[in-house]
Order: sequence, then structure tokens, then C-alpha cells
Amino acid sequence: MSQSDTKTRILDGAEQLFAREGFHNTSLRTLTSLASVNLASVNYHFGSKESLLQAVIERRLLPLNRIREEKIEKVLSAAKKIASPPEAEALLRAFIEPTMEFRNSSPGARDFISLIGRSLTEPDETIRNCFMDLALPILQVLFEALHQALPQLSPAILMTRLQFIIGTMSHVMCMSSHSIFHSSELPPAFDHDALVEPLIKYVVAGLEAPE
Amino acid sequence: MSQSDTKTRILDGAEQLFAREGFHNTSLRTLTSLASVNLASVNYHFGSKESLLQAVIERRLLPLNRIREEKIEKVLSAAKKIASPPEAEALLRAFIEPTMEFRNSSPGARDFISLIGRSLTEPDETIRNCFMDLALPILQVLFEALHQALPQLSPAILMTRLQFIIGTMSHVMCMSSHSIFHSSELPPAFDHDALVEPLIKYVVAGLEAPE
DNA sequence: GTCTATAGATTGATAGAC
DNA sequence: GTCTATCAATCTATAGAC
Repeated sequence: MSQSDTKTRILDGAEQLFAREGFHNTSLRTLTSLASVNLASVNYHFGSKESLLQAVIERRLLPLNRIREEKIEKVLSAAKKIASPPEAEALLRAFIEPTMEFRNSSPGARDFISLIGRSLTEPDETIRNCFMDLALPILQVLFEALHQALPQLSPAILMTRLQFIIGTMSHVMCMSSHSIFHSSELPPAFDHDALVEPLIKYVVAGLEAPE
Repeated sequence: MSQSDTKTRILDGAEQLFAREGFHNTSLRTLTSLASVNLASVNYHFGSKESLLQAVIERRLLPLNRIREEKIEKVLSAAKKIASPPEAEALLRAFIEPTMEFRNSSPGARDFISLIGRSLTEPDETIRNCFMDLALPILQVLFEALHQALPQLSPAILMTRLQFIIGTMSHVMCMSSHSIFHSSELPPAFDHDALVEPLIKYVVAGLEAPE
């Protein structure tokens, strides 16, 4: 088996297990068994379990953030061309839509989205920072862009509401399979595709509420 | 040491550690050491680590849900008296405010709120259900009440938006200490008290957005 | 690069004295 | 009810043969 095969199989398996079972609840034995690689190969290729998590997140998040940033910049430059402020909805759409599209691109991507949605609330700071370090730049870009779109909002309240938006998103991203009301008598069916437009409508309304 | 003392010390310690370190990342040895009780007493009093988690959640969540339900019923009956539908904002306030007030009632309560905020995105279904089983009844009460307040919203979209609201809340509840932008140059200070009103304003606007 | 074997530490749970 | 002592299983990580 070639090196890249082994590395990829480890990354794929880790992505799945970290998302579905949690990082601390996933043992290297379970992982290497699922990935059909040798137990020792994880430490050989990645050095440690934590560095593996870092690699899992980097592999997908860097390309995703590149797409999100491109789309945001496109909205900004289009607005500049007609000398008007950008639309908040267009900016949030540029941020949210690629996430959900990416989620549907493969089963692994689905697990990945669930994993990073969960990383935000991770109590273990080391784990949380694995994700946050890579997410901060794009969030700052989004913050600046939204400030242009809604200059009437104070930076403090804009920041607060952006946090709410991230919270809403990360929750949706985690709910791969389990709706909150899954076991209740209420209408279940937590369909992510059908969720994108309602999600955008919800966060835009919350963001644009009068201060 | 009396039995109830030991039980309480275990519950307090577990609440703190499960919230701050995570359930799987908390060992019984760390817990019993922090609580200054014997290692064996956890299994003696609670049977297992998982049953302990269940007890930790029940101790606080049952009283909190009783308060939330009372406040919701009060809004409903006041509306009934004047023969008008209840206000969505009053209902969400009845749900959210007790949570945040409770959070400030003691350091343990603060950890607890962080713990249940996190439970929703817990990948381990057993753990997630420890919380969900106790949370479902009040969520159904809230759903029914919001349906009276906003009859123009279809049950499906109301349900979806209620999930968004829970997501926003649970994210706020988790952020005891760490703001998303904590390590950035942007204004930090994630003050929960100052967050209640912006949170209510945000979720009400999102909930009442035109369909 | 991949493997076996294992070190060395830690885990949840329990048996049995007091 | 509380303690010590310990079991049996698990864990991450590594050494060394191939």
C-alpha cells in the first residue's frame, strides 16, 4: 500500500470516528481497525492523535475557507462597482451556502461538517483551538464585510449577533442525523438541503433586527 | 461524612468536570480526588459513571424546567384572559430568561448550563439522550405555545426555526468563558448578562421572519 | 513503510476488611 | 458507608525486526 493511501485511509477513518464518536471516545485501535491500517502507522505518519486531528481539520477546512472567502470578496467587489454597500444576505449566503454544498459533496465531508460544528463547543481547549485557529481569519473577513453592509449596527452588537449566527450554524451542522425532536411525536425530517434557505432567512432576520 | 454530603460533593465535582473537561475526558479518579471522596463511592452511590451523569442532569434540569413551564403557562393564561394570542417574544422570554438567571445563581449552575448546552451536540447517543429525555417535554410545551402565537407559520417551519433557536441558545450556554473571537483583535467580553436581551431580540426576529 | 510486540500508564469497576 | 487493594481491560506511544 502506498504512503498516501495509508495517510488518506487514516484521515478518512479519523474524520468519521471523531465526528460520530467524539475525539476522546475514539481509540487509535478502533481507528486503525476501521481504516485497515496498522496501529503504529498513525504515529508514524502524524506523530500523535492530536496532530492527526489537526490534519483532519486542515485537509478540508483550508479549501472550504478559500471558497467562502472568494464568494465574500465577489459580493464586496460587485457592491463596490455600483458604489453601494453590500447586502448582508448576500454575504451570509456566501458564507453559509458553500458550507452546506460542501457537506453534500461526499460522506466524509458530511462527517467533517458535523465535526467542526461540534468543535466550537469543545471543552478541551487544545481541541477547540485546532479548529479555531483555522477559522478565525475567515470570520474576521465576514465581520468586516458585515460591518460595511450594516454600518448602523455598533461593532459590539454586530459581533454579538455574529456569534449567534455561528451558534445557529454550528448547531445545524452537527445535526447530521439526529433532530432534536427525533424521538418525539412532532414532525421529524431534519433535511439539510431544505434547511439552507430557512437558515439564511432566520439568521438574516436576526442580524438585521433593529438595535 | 454523611451520605448526602458525599453524594452532593460527587454531583458538584462531576458537574464541574463534565462541563469543563468533557464526560469521556473525565476519569473517576480525577473526580473523586477533586470532590475529596473515595474512588469507590461513585459506584456505591450512583452505580456507574453514566448513571452519575444522569443524576447530575436531573438534579438541576427538573427544577429549571418546572420554572420555565410555569412562566410559559402564565403567559398563555394571561393571553387567554384577554382573548388574544400570546406574544412570541413573551414566550421565548419565559423560556430563555430563567435559563440565564439560573446560570448566575451559583458557580455550579454555570457549569451545568454549559454542560447541557453541549449535550445537544454530543455524538455519543447515550449521553445525548440523558439530556434530551428530560428536555423534550418542555420543548413540546414551547412548540405548542409558539404555534398559538404565530398561527401563520406552518408547523414545519416553526419546528425548523425552533431548532435554530435551540441551537443559538445552546451555543451561548456553552460559551461560559471562551468567546469565539477570544484570541482575536476584535472586541472580546462575552458577558452573559448583557447577552440575554440581544439574544431574545435575535431569536424573536428570526422566528417571526416572513415565511 | 509496515509490521509485531510490548512498555507504561490509566481506565471503570469490584471484592472484602472495617 | 467508607476504605484499600486490585482486577481486567483499555489506552497512547514506541522499540525493533523485516
